[in-house]
Parts: sequence; structure tokens; C-alpha cells
Amino acid sequence: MAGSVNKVILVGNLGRDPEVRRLGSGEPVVNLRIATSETWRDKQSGEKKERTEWHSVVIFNENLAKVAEQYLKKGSKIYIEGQLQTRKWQDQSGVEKYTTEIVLQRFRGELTILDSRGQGGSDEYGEGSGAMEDRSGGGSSFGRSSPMGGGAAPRQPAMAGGGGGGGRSSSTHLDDDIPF
Amino acid sequence: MAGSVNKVILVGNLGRDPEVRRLGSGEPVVNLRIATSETWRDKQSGEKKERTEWHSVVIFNENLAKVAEQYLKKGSKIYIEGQLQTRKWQDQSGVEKYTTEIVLQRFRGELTILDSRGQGGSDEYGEGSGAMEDRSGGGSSFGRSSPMGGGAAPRQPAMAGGGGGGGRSSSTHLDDDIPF
Amino acid sequence: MAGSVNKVILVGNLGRDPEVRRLGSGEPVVNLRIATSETWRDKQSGEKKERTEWHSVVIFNENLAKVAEQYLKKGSKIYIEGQLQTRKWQDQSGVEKYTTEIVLQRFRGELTILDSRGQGGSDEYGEGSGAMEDRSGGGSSFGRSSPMGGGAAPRQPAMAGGGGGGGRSSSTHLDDDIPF
Amino acid sequence: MAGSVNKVILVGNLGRDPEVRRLGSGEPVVNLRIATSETWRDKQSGEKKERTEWHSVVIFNENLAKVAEQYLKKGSKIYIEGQLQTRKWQDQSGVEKYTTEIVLQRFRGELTILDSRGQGGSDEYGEGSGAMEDRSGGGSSFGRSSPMGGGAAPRQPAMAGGGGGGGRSSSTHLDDDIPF
DNA sequence: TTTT
DNA sequence: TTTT
Repeated sequence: MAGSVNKVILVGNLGRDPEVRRLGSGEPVVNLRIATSETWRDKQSGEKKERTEWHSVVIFNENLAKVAEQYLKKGSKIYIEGQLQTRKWQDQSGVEKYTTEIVLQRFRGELTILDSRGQGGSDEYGEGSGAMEDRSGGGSSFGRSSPMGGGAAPRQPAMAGGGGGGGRSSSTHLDDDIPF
Repeated sequence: MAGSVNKVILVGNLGRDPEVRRLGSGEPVVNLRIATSETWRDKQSGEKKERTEWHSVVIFNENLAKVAEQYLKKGSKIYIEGQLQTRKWQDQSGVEKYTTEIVLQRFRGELTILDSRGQGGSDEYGEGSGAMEDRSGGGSSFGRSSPMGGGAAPRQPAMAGGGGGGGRSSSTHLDDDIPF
Repeated sequence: MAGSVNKVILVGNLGRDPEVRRLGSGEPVVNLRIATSETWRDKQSGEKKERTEWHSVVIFNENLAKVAEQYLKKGSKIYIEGQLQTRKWQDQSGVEKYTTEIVLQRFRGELTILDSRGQGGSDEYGEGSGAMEDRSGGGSSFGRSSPMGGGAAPRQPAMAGGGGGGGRSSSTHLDDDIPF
Repeated sequence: MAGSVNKVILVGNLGRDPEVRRLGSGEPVVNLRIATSETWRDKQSGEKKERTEWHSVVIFNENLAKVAEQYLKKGSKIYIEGQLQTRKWQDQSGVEKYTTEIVLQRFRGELTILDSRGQGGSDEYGEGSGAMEDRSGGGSSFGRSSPMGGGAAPRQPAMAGGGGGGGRSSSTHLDDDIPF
């Protein structure tokens, strides 16, 4: 209809390692299972309660899929932004089912790793910069573009994210940030 | 798990009138069906394409449910914010199914009407009370609280949203804005 | 610091026509002034109150700048998504000042027109091309990419948004939707 | 104007300990200084670049202010949601200045702690629950309400967030979650 | 300066 | 089922 917005923002942890499948072109498509949860105390019983919600995420965005494949694992905490899509399918007995997923389309969506380097597992993904003192908690951010605001104006640090010609947004940032 | 965020933001149009059911307490619970869509031109064929996504919304937030019941109808354009929840149920033949909905829990979520009064249909949704005058042209916004930032500080226009004692956030704004 | 998110979401109306300046390359950079407001009733006095907040938006995203230049005017209602940036400058008397703006960087941010064609004023913003037909009643949405979720998978309607080679996300959608 | 939305979402780290001042009523109002940053590689020079943005946050929401006061410190990583407000003031020499802040009004906004218990400093804030295995990175979430979706319906885990009478949303969650 |  |  145009004039519409379809946005999901999650901060949660992966319930298992990313599942990667390949398109004919070799590009990865990654499925994530993310938990968010809430806790509260029941007013009646006084008991502590928790409700965990599980979300299925599908990453078609090529660069974010690569990031997910390389750096995420079970337990990783991430910020992710995508859109809601429901698809219909049939189970083995021919019963119609619907599945709703958070989809990061090509060139769209956001993914930011919120836990420390290697926190969720054994291997590091950064190359040891150690930048900001207040980064204690760490994490990495992978947008679909460079952080540039503009062109010539000195108000933005530089020109990037489209540099020469191609400029597929998220790949730019990815290429810059990650030691592939 | 805590440390998590589960947020959905939609701007779209209602595909049909709100469905209202009542809890034992008489409070309305409202179900909405909202469409968002995207259009693009197919690179191969050059054809115009459109994909519409349908979203099921459930409003338990009492005040927003009242707003929805009174002012929304088929075609209304709204901004809505809630959280994703998937629930399991069984159809008549006992087959397990899952439905994912955007839920506005008690005291949570946001709803803002974006189209003008009556724009979405033939009959007006305000019933002509002067109290609704400020909604006519541009939509109305129903948060869960007053627009106050703070307490005594003069930086905010005034104290509200909890005034004397109760202070259930969304009800406050609702009571103020809408002529129930 | 990486591992960070900086996002602003506004739905509001333009207080004046967009201001367009050109970079050396001829690309437009657009400044918008957007109002958001809240209304409530003062608990003490019973008076109706309103607080309007004015936001400065700068659009470096080339395609969204073109959309803004062509279709927005004083009074237009939009959804916009960008990031917060504060810059320092000196007024004519050398006093240091800071200005905080919502910036839509190159290839980033979102802009969706929420009011009908020409609703905000006297003249239409579409110039009658058939290409704009799908925007008329309900606003238009200009993301930075095609609405495709994926590549070959049939779950998404088609491949676009990067089709042949370039694939700068927002331009793609723009090229498709708007008759430049 | 109604029909508007004013929302800021940040994930970043505190540059210094929270600053707490008290209203006449004794309620805390907390100021935070939060850094978000982006990194990219300059296409021309090949150099790694980083741009850090500093944000001023003011928390009038009583419960979130208490959380901030008790659990945040320099280096803490948080998710925070508020609204943009610009206020005018005069410096000591009478020069007019403007400051834009992210404000969490009474009963509004969200705050979620994203780093592990005590990660940012020496003292723990949790009491040793050790809940979820995949929580490695930890964090705590403080909304303005209970996680309940509805009333009687069994689809939501329980009724809370307003229980008997008061029901100021964020306080409920806070009382439940934190060992004051 | 918008919008209601 | 909306909207364009």
C-alpha cells in the first residue's frame, strides 16, 4: 500500500548456532533462533515468573548473513532489525501451516553483536583493537552502509559506503570492519 | 532472559473493522488486522510488483482497546507498537497450529491514528464532542501516559499522567483526550 | 564503539517546505523541519495542554533527498527514520553552539509519506505520471532497497534491489517507483 | 498535533557514572551520558575511522531512574528508549543555548541493561539466580509494566502490572525484579 | 514553522 | 481483508 512501515526490533540471545544454507550463487542465507524474555512477580502468588518468546529470523542480506555465519553462535546476544513476514507451507501430511519470521531482506535490516568478543564461545572475531575504554561490554555493529552522513560536507567524517560505484550498502561496512 | 527487547512497529491500514470481545470484567480486548505493503518494479520483467503482508494485532491494553473500539474502522491508517508473541492452538481436527501476533499488553504498547477523521470510511468516528476537536485533521496519538517528562522541573509543561495517585499510564492520556 | 544503535523514529508534519542545497556533484541535500506534538489535560487546572517539539532533519541519502525535494511540502505528514548527530558551530559572534539533528546518511534511513497526494497543500506532488498511481491515496514508502527478502528462494516475490550490478539500495527502489 | 511519534532508540555505553539529583519529593532524576559509535574504513586512505556520538539522557521515569541509580555505572551497556526534547537555556554570559536530550518521561520510556552482572564494575546487582544458560552476556530489562498481555486469558502467563489498584507500570516490574 |  |  505504500505509506506503510513493517519493522521488528529484537535484542536477545541465540538459542542455538546459526543455520546456514547456500543459494545457487553460493551466498549464505542464515536462520537464527532468538529468545527474548520477560520476568515479573505474580501478584497473587508472589512467585517469580518468566516468559520466554522464541523468534525465527531469516537473513537474506548477504553481508549480514556472512557476519552471522562467522561471528554468531549459541548464546550470542544481538540486536537485530528486520520485518515481519508470514509464509504458508504444508507439513508432511499436507496440513497447511503458517510461519511468521523476522526477515532481513537483501540490503536491508540491521544486526549488531552485543556481547563481548568471543564471549559466547571460544574464538575471537575482532583483531585486537581494544579501542574504547567504555566498551567493556564490547560488541560489533553491522549496518547496511557506511556511517557517512553526506558527501563533501566536513560535518561527516568522510565519504564512504558507495565509494567508487557499486556501493551496496551493507557490504561496504562489512568489508571495512571484518577481517575476511 | 531479561536484557532483551521485543518490539514491533507497524504503520498500515486496517483490513476490516476492529473485532471486540469482552473479558469477564467487561474490559474490551480488540483484534485488528493490519496490512503493510511494499511495491517495486521487477528488474527482469519491468512489471510493477506488490507484496502485502497481513498482521494480527491483539490489544489487551485497556485504554488503547477502547480507542480502537471507538475510533478505528476498516481502512483506518495507524501507527502501532507492540510485541511479538506466538501461541499454539489446535484446530477442529486436533492439528497443532501456531499463530504469531503483535500484542499490546496491559499498560503497554502504543497506538496512533494517522488518518483524518472519517477518512477511512463513510461515517465519522468522533461523535461530535468538542473534546475530539484536536484530532480531526491529523490523527490522534494515544500513549500509555501523559506527555510529561518530569516532576517539578519547569522544563516540562506540567505535571500529569499520574497526578494524584493511580497513574496507570495509558488511562491517563485516554481520559484526558477522549470523551467517554 | 560498535555494538551500538543510534536510531530516531519520527511521525510528524513539516513546518515548512523542504530546503534543498546541492553538493558539488549536484546531489541534493535536504533539510526538513518536523513537528511532533502531544496533548494532555492538566490534572490541576483541567485545561487542555499541548507541547510541540521541533526536529531538524538532514537528508544526505540521495534517493530520499530526491523524494523529499519532489514530494514533500509544508504540512506533509511523514514517517522518518535516521540517527542522532550533534555538531558544533560558531555563530557570527564566535560563540560556540551545538545543534542536534536527525541525519539520514548515504544509503541509510527511511522516509515514508503518510498523507495523501497534495493533502498538505494546494498543489499535487505527483506530476501525473502513471508511475505514481500507487501513491495517491495512502502515502508512499521509500526505503533504501527493494522489498525482496532473498535471492532465488520462492518465498520472496522476486529478485530486485540490486538486480544487475550496482544495487545501491535506496536508489533502486526510488528508480522503480518514481518518475524521475 | 497528535498523530505523531517521537522515539529514540539507543544501544550504547555510559561514558561516566549516572548523575542523580532529587526532586523535592525525593524522587531521583537521573542524567546519563551515552556513547554510540560507528566504524568504517575510509575508501580513499584505507584507514580505519571511528565516529563516536555522545547523547544526553534524562530519566524522569521514577522506576527507571531508580534502576539507573542503582545498577548503572561508567561503562555499562544499555538499551534505552525515550523521546527527543530540545530545551533553551542561557549560559553564564547570557548567551542563549539549546540542548537536545533523550527524555524518559514519567511512566514512559524503556531501559534495559545489556551487559553482564557487574560487568561494568565491581559490585553485582543480581542476587545470583543463574537462570538461563544462553544468557552468558546477561543483562536486565526494566519496562514500564508487567509482561502481561491480557486479563483472564490463559494465553498470557498471568495478571500483573497493575494488580490491585495503583498499577504504575514501570514500578511494578521494578518492584518485582529488583531487590530493594 | 506543522498538525489537531 | 487494507491501501496505492
